[in-house]
Order: sequence, then structure tokens, then C-alpha cells
Amino acid sequence: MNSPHEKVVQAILYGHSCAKRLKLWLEDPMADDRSVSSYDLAKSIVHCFSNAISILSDQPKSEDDQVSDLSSMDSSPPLPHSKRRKINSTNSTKNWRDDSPDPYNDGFLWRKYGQKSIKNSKYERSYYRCSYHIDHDCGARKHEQQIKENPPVYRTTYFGHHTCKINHNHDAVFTAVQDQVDDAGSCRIIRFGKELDQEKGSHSTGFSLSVKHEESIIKEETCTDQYRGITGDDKDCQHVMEENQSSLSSSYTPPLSSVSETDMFDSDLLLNNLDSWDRYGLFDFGVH
DNA sequence: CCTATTTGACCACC
DNA sequence: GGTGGTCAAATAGG
Repeated sequence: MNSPHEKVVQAILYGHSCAKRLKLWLEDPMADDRSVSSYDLAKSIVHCFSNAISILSDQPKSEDDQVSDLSSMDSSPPLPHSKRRKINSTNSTKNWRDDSPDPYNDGFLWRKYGQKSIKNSKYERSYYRCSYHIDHDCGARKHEQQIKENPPVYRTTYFGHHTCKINHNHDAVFTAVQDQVDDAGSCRIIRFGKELDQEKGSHSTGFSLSVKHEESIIKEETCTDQYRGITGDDKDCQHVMEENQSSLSSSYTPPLSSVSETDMFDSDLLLNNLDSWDRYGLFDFGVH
């Protein structure tokens, strides 16, 4: 299992690769693949570094402690006599926070369950839980609150893990880096694909990338080929990909304690994959 | 009719 | 007692 230090290094490495791409973009806007906008690259860099910062600032405990805390936080049902689970502020070390100009679309389906005005803040805070919280007993939640305007900045705080592992969108950096943070997922292939945003009320970042397991590589590549080969319209393949992902996701049960070595975030593999996908013109940062 | 969102009330924590 | 997190009934929308 990677140490927090290694995770930070990996996040920074990925940010570095994006920065290099941005540099190339700026140096020669006419060359190479122009499907990646400078904005998307800049955004991915920001996300990488904010994740690195997040990991560093959340680091006082050993990783094993964090994982056990997280698993207990996620999977254990609320205490019988405590109908409402209260977030202990001292547990904030297990949360993941993101400040973004637009509320972050992390690729998961969320259902809003509350909204409150917060003292000393003129903006209300919205409360979301994973839409699969019943079906898959998924304990993931998030709070979203605007903290600034002009330009608007929204703070999204994530609590717990997605045990559902049903990802409806492929937000590259978030997914990749969050998987590092989670240690629950693996990163075998990273692909920048069309925006798959079907999420109701979601806020598209337009930066799409999926993180796959080894066993799904072939399926995914096949689908991508179909996607690229058959049509420029994303709808059809989007459907196929969602189905694939859905079936893959549903068969995937990631026990937190058994994350294998091969499941660790491999920045070299990731960068290599970025390059190869890029070479084949498979970068495509959604937003249109 | 079903599902998602809104919103007032309830409850735990400080 | 104040504040924030969650519940659940009411409401809206498809």
C-alpha cells in the first residue's frame, strides 16, 4: 500500500505531466493533439495539486489507521440508538475537500437530502449522499457550499467511500487521484473519453477520464474502438460504455483491506497510458 | 405513479 | 442553547 508521501508524489507527478502538456500546448498551439484545451489541462493541474495538498494536510495518522477508520465509517450502519449520524469535526482528516469554480462532478450519482444555511456564511450548504446508498449500501456523502463569488468558488467536502463503485462519469483527475486517496480502487488504464455526463443536475467539468481495473482493459478498449470507429456521436457508445461500466462495477467488490499491490496507483503506467492514448488521439476532454 | 428535491423539524454535539 | 447534520413529509416534475 502506498504511503501518503508516495500518494502525494504520484499526484504531483501526474500534475507535472499535465503541466508539461500545457507547456507544449502553449509553445506550439498548432502541433499535436488539439482536442485537449489549455483550460482542461490547467484545471487538471489544479486538481492534482489540491489533492496533493489535501493528502498532506490530512496526514497525521498512519495510513492503516486511516483505512480502518474509513472502512468503519463507511460500512458500519448507524448505531441503533443514533438515528442521525453526526460528523465529528475531529474526523475531518478522513474527508476529502475540493474548492472549485464549479461544483465538482466526480462521476458519481448523488441525491440531495438536505440544505441548510450556515452561520457566518451567506450561502447555503447542500447535503448529498450517494444515490446507491440504499441499493449498494454506499456510505459516501458530500457537502457542497459556495464560499466565494466573483469568481464563484464552491467547496465540496466528501465523506466516506463509494462502496457502490458505479461511476457514471469519468472525471479524470478526481477519479485517479481520489483512488489514491481512497486506496480502494485501482488505476490500470486512464483514458480521456467523451463526457459521459448523464448525471442529473451535475456540473460538468468536461474533463473526463476513466480508471479501470485490469480485467476491464480489453472490454474498454473494444468499446473505445467501437466508439471511435463507428461514430462521432457519443450517444451510442456512451450507452455501451455505461452498460459495460455498470456491469463491471457491479461485479467489483473492493474490500478495503485487500487492496493488492497491483492495484496501487502507478504513475509510470498512468503516464505511459496517457501518452499512448494521446498518440491514438483518444484524448477528448468533453465539454462542448 | 414514481422519483428527486425542498424544507421544516428533530437530534447530537459543543 | 446554538449550530450543523439528517430525517421525512410535502411538493414538483417527468
